[in-house]
Amino acid sequence: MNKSDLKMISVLERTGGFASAQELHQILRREGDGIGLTTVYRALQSLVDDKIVDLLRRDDGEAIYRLCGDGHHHHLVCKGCGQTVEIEGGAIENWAKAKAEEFGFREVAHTAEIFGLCSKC
Amino acid sequence: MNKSDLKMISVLERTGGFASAQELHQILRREGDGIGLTTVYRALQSLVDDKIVDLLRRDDGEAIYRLCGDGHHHHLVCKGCGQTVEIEGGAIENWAKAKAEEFGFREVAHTAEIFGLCSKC
DNA sequence: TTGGAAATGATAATCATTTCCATTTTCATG
DNA sequence: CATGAAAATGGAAATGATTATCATTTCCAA
Repeated sequence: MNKSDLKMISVLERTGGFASAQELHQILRREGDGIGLTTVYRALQSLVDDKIVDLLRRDDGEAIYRLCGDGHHHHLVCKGCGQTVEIEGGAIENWAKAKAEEFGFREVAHTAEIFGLCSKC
Repeated sequence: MNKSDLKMISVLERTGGFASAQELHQILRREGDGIGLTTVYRALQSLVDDKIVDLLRRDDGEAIYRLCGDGHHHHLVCKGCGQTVEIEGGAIENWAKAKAEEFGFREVAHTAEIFGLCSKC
């Protein structure tokens, strides 16, 4: 956990929703921070490794990052403004477990995201 | 639906699981087909638009394609051999709908995939 | 047969992400 | 304070998937 990591956490806190590495870099630059793109990628990677931020993918494959609460959970993401809500899996956890068992799969993980327009957009 | 589209459907049928555009291109080349990478991308895009193939993303963001049955469904994907099983959403459909409603989201879509090791791997 | 539209594929362009590497910062220790 | 090694940094180049361009070829209806 070094200075750059903390800087990234700070931007992610301020932006709230998901943002790509390039966007986060631009925001910091706009604020007068001379941080390099390389360092942004490095810091984000390190935070993902430490499970402090979540990594997922936009439709076009670009990686987007978000500061993340503890534990396993899913997201409700607004296509308009990017704002996200963390939600508990609940039913989906059981669904994934049951299906995996049904087909004899082991060591399973799952992803589930809901996309839509929030009430403001 | 042109000749290239049909060719892509044919490879996808033979490979069974998910494959990237680059992999599909290599397979065709190996079989003596002189098809260009550009055409492979174009055909896949067109098939995705027509909802004949499914597009999802590997961990690294690379797009992978799979021939797909009708209607809305999810996948159980083997991390070992890439083999996939289409599964009905069931519980997850309701879960997504309920959560979206709870937070006032409209026009929602969702993704859900289960990854694991199949009985053979 | 033929004229134009659609399809094709090589090449170049784009764009996110990684790699390389030289420089700077940090910091414990003498 | 000096200093030297390790970690951090950032610019530039490399990489790799995907897309855009464009000249050429194939198709097909009239």
